[in-house]
Amino acid sequence: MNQNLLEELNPQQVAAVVHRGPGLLIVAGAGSGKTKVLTHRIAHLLDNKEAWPSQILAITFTNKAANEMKERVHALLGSVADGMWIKTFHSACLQILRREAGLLGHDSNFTVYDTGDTRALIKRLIRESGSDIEGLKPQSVAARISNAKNELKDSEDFYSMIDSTNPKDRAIAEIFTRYAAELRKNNAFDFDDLIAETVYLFRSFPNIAAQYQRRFRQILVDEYQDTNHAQYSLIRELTKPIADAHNEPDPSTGELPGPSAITVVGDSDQSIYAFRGADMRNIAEFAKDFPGSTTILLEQNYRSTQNILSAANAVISKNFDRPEKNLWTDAGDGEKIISFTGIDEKSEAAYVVDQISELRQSSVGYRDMAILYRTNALSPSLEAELKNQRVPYAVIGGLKFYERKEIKDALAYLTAIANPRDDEAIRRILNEPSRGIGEKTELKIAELARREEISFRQGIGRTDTLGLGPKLTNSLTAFSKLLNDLDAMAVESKIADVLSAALNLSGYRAALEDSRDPQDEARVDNLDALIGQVFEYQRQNPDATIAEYLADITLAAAADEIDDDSGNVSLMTLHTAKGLEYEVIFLVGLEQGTLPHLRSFDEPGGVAEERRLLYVGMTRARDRLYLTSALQRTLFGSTTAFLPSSFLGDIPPELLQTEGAQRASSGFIAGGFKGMGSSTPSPSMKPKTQIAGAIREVRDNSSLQLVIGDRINHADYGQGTVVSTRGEGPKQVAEVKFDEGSTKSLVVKIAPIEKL
DNA sequence: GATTAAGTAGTTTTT
DNA sequence: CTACTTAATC
Repeated sequence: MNQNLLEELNPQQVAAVVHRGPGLLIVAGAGSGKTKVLTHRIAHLLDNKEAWPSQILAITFTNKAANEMKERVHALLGSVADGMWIKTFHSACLQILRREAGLLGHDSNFTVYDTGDTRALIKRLIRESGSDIEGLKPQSVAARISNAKNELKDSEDFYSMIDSTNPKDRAIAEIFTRYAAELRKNNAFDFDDLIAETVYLFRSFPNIAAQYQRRFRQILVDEYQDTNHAQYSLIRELTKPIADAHNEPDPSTGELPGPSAITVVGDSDQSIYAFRGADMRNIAEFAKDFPGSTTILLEQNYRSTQNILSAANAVISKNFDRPEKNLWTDAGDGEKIISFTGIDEKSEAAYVVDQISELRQSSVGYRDMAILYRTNALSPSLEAELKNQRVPYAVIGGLKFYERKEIKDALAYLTAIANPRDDEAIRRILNEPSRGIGEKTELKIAELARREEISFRQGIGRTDTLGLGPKLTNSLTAFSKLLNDLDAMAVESKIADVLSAALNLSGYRAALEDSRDPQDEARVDNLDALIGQVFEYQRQNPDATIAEYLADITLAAAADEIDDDSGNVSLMTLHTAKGLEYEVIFLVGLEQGTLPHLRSFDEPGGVAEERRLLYVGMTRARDRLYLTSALQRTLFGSTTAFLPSSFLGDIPPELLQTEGAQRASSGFIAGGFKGMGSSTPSPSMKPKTQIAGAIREVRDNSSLQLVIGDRINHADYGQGTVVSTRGEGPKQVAEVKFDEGSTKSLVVKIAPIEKL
């Protein structure tokens, strides 16, 4: 058994599996087999009886990664491995907090607020504090609070950090305080609390900390480069020497256990979560943080071809201040990387889907191809074209099922039952479906609850003291009774039945069914789908409580949705793609302002992070990599010209095969699409006719140069005046104010315009 | 208090 | 462009 675990591993991997000591940093380049090393290391520890499964804590960033790791350890050792904790940071903390909630003033059935819940609550607090006149936006306030929590700063710390002469900052601090109080009152934690409150718990209760320190002898952390300060602190707490007062000798050896061993795996080149507080210093300073630790480098890549790797290395090596790495492969050069430039997002999409269809013909499965983009806003044009050509696809992430209104409403019913202290949940469903209870009444109840120091839910039961008319009183009494009935039912019934009853007895389902809004029909279907999902969940987790179910779905990540056995092309953001790999990767939208994103330009280190993002995207590809861009793009209703991403220029030209509009400087129609048209005969005529259509619009404008004040005529927008120009020759872009009122940026060479 | 209409503002990445 | 807020009317 022992030998098997080390077979098929290279020397560095073997070293990483067998090394023993207080600390181990595995610097794992993209595709270097880090999951293999982690799983084999765990298996090796168990197999040698150096640790019991219950002594292992392995932390990943997504449930998908955790499940994969569990399965792979299971495949190596069988069910021996089942008692391990292989979880995400958030779910590990969730489980600890469920057990210890009482120490923090919470009940164990607390609610976990997702971003939407948090934003809704903060929005209310902004309104109530009158700070909306300060122009405070819920999102930005939520971000400030979240950043503070990720730094383990509470509202008091926040007060001392801000510029107290700045009224906006003072208002945010005020809201922070009230937000924290609301969470406590509602028996709720937000995402950031799960980590921060666990750290706080360990620091305040050394006996509790010691309990977990004694239990988890081996701690392993994946994607260590993406840990933020709170997560780092959590790891620190768990690996501290155990306080003598709370330590106990190990029953088998009779010795007092020392600090737990820590293993982290990461790659600073793949750090892409700075906006969430991730701090690369955690990995850079690991050796200093954990004295006596060892560093092992995994540099052999088993995923990609040499061309892909060379291109990715060329891109990432432009980042200064990074530890030099030398990722290599013996897989051979492989295909060249294809760089395609489309006229606009439609021709880009047509090209991508054309290629997908062609690859499918040469027996690449749809499931082995993925389209990656910087922002979710880039997916619609691709989806349209995929539909057009009948290519099955799945968008991962984006507007999530659980974020739909009807789903959030339905879950709010469950939340109200699971956690009666959660005022936010009750308020959400108070008038959903319509019960004639409006803002005024809600305020009255809230006021009563505050005065009497009771929950909103209890306030509803006290209609006698509210001085309302008979209609409202009846309405509230009925609502209160409904909640009580559901409470009673929840004791005995299955979650799906409780949910079903909530939707039926409340009239929520009926209201949607009676609605004449055609969208509501789909909403009813969604509710049925939800009930089905709950049913399935409970089949797999027979003992789960409502509160546990709710927390599980709030903590579900986008990547968790991926169904590997579906025959779908996957579409997702670069962030979601981290940790995944595909045979063919299409990386779209490689334009200045999209990748690197506009917003990164004025953030310190922003562009470097964008570069890492591209690096992550490129290294997802095993065999083929397409980098595509568009000369102009219609986003949010307006069309703008884009320059190609500056990152593209960092790839050595000999690794690239360039196709599309950009090559056309010598003659667009003659040469430009020839490669594409002839070398990729598409099974469907659709995209080609579309592109032909686009070409037909193109005038021979190669020699046309516009100056400010020129009058032009545009095929779509009519006559207009040039108000500014930038760039020269074939790359000239003119901003034109049309007589109809709109202003557009046009690439002169290809725009359907003529000079008047 | 509900429903509809008109207006406005915002648009990165996510556990 | 759309999602969301505000304003106006029933």
